[in-house]
Amino acid sequence: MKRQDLLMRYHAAMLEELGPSQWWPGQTTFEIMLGAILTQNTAWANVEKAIANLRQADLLEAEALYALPLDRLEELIRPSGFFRLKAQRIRHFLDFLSVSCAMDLDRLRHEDMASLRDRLLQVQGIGPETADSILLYALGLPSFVVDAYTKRILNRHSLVPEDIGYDELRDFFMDALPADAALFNEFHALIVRVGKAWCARKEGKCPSCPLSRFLG
DNA sequence: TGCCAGGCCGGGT
DNA sequence: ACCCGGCATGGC
Repeated sequence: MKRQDLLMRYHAAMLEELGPSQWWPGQTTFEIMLGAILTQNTAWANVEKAIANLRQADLLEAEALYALPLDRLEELIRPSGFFRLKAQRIRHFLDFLSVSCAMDLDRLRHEDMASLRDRLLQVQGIGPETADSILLYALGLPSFVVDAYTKRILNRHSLVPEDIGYDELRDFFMDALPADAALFNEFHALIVRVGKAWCARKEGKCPSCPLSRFLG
């Protein structure tokens, strides 16, 4: 079977099982960008507490947050874990926004995606998954997001080797699928939902995974 | 209790 | 080019 057909079958099977996702949780471009950093190796419920603190302080806006002292930022995002690290990463990202678009985030949507991704990856604390989450979920650009669940699920279906790297796995999708931000958005969201529900353990198999049922 | 969470960095081989 | 410890809180 062609890889595109196989992947579209996966997408259809997950959509049938779970329904559409309406990702990412977050109302504004900037809130989604912050969430992408705050959720690094962290449960989303903890991220929500941090974002609630920022919202209460009326700091979910780039210029306002940039004016906040680092120690205040640390305290507000403490519930999200790794809070000293993440406060620094947010500052570095705000430096980037200040230089690259003067906090006018919508300007980023019109840049060349590949070069914007390269520049995001140069920011300390922004790795490939965070960069792709910002591009896709905050800016609506067609950059496929892969994560630990993506690798785990595809590996358990013997579609990719266990030691596949991030960019290889991203290319596995992007070389086969049309560059469609809505498709990429829903596809990654469904993978995370399937992963949480049926493939949560790092070791072992997940025989009750609905993909097995749909795909035989 | 231990394991896990929508990673990334820096230092050591 | 890999490998690994560190980073921290909260839920189950």
